[in-house]
Amino acid sequence: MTNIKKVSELAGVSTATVSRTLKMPDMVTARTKEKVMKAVKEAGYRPSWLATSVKTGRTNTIVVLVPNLINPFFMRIIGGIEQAAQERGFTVLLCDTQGDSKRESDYASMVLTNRADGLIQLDHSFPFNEDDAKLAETIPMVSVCERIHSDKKYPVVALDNYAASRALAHHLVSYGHTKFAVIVGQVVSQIHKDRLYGLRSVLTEENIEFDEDMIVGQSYSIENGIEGMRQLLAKPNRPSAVICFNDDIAIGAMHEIHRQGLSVPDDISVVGFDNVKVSAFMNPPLTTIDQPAYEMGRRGMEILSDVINGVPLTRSSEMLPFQLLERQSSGPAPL
Amino acid sequence: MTNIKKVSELAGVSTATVSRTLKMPDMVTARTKEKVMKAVKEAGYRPSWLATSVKTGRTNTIVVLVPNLINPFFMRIIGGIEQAAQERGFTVLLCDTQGDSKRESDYASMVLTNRADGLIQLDHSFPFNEDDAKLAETIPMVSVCERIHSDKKYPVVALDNYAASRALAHHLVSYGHTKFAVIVGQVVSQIHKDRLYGLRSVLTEENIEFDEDMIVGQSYSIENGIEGMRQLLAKPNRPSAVICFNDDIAIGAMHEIHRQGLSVPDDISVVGFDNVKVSAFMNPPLTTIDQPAYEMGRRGMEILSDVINGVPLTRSSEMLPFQLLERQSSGPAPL
DNA sequence: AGTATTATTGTTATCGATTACAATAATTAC
DNA sequence: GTAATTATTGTAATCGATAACAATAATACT
Repeated sequence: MTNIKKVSELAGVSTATVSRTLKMPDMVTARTKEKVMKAVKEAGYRPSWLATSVKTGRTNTIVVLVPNLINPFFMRIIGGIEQAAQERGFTVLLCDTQGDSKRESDYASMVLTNRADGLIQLDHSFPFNEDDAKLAETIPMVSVCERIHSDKKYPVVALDNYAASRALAHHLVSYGHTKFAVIVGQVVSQIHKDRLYGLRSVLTEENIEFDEDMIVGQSYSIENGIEGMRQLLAKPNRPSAVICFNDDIAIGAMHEIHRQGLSVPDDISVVGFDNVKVSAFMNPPLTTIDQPAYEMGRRGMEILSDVINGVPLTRSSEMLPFQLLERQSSGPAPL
Repeated sequence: MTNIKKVSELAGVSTATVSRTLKMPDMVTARTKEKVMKAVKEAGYRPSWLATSVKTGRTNTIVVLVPNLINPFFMRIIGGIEQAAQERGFTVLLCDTQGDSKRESDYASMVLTNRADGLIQLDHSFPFNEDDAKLAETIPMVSVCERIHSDKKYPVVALDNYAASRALAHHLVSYGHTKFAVIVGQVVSQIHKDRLYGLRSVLTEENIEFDEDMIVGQSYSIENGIEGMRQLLAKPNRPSAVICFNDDIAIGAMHEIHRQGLSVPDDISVVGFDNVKVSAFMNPPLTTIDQPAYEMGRRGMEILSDVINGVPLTRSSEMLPFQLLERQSSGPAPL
């Protein structure tokens, strides 16, 4: 190991001088700087990040809790986080929680064990229990992506799922649809409630009846889209418009519709959420809600950085705008 | 901050005893254990990972260099890495390099600065220059995914791209195709050479002429697939079989074919590499090479763990088996 | 019971840096 | 040329743990 002591001996100076040469170069003479730099190069020395962090008490690392790394939508958010992190000198530690609450608290406690300075979660499942809640209060933490339920105390950057859901519903209603169905993802989440509530509110306003039986599904996956669609098509009264709670589900749903020899959108209109990359290149291209994922990630990291640095927050919750992308998977209701 | 000293005072023992209680519980009396645990709970104490790592010289962290986090294929590999890492008590630090060599060496040097114990790269672009090469020799490192060029000194887990490419070519030849085209991804890579060489070898054996003009493309993206297909379709002699060097490219290619009113596979057969999740749910489902991505990640991490722990390697390179998935995007050549 | 042995616990050096403070060297002021 | 001031450098404490070694307490043995 080449440590600072070896370098100091090589350069014939004290360790303090070596440290200063590297961290505050204009505090040393040109002559010593030269000597030290030569020794540094000769020894191939790099200061130990660990040692530095112990001393300074800052790791310049943040943890991101990701429910599912495979999901490209989360990856877009992470792209934004990474960008903002890089600009601020933070390293991002990505943690795939698989929705497992044990893993979540494990990873979250990295902040407590001086492994990271702060935490971003891409849903807000954490904290779950009393212990974690107490833990959570002392941690710099930001939630990105999910609108927050009343009592959470940390800042949130979110999409207005309620409004987005209403936009999709209006879009479909304007095409004359009256027989709606929904394929949902994870049920216990604010996203879920908001989107469902958004749809219901529009249908009520438009005096369209909604059959509770037409809500199926349980996870944000292609397979769930297939299975959900299979269930819907097995029902006596086939829906003409299916709202899927993310694009993966929609992709699965379309696949099943095609498999059964039906057409999108002639027989059934399908819409999704997220604007995943491939959604534009499906056959037909998918109508979906574009979430400003990258931007959400950016803002989340900016806010977390402020929290870590003790900058007071202006507001605790931000809603970013969405956009309805009308493509070819939705069209007029069949007669 | 609640440190070990505070806990030791609270429990009325020495710091050593506290440390031992937590790390080697059967070295202390039941009575002291009780005292210490009470104090730990009362103070909400967690040992600083930083301090522990400085002292022990191990971070139990490994860095993974990922060219592109959005690519779900890499994510599958990472899933395997994470699994094996978890089992061995390692934390995975994911680093998105964006193919940027500066970022690559920055991240790679995390191992030198005691930020991580080892490194896995999902391509083998690193090291690029003399400095990095010297650096690379001292680092526990494994390359996953790409067959390695002769002179690299670290272990590799790879797919046999040559054989896989031959399998695809044979598949298409058996359908009577003679007019081949290729849409490639990143050109400067062993993957690229192996796949192209595999295709050429089959065509030569089968006495099928191959027009060099029919090689287009430059990146592993949907957009590149679209643009590449556009170029191919603009040529006087339209190909009947298009081999795309990953599924994203294939998705883009199919999209462009459909957009121009042609049919897959009636007019043109399209095949890809990777077996990305959505590829099975395209319309039509994509014929592709299934790479054992998860397994590759697993093996890579296993090997790296051995290298870190000083276990001697049995061999320096492993090839994992692939599988040709015949789906509906490939079919008989048109007359 | 008195000694030998083993099991616990405490003291203190250490990991590799940073930094407050002390010491020395270089300027500046007179 | 000497004193006062400032710029550099060195010494040693520190961050929060761990672990070698020493000291003490508890058990075993004759």
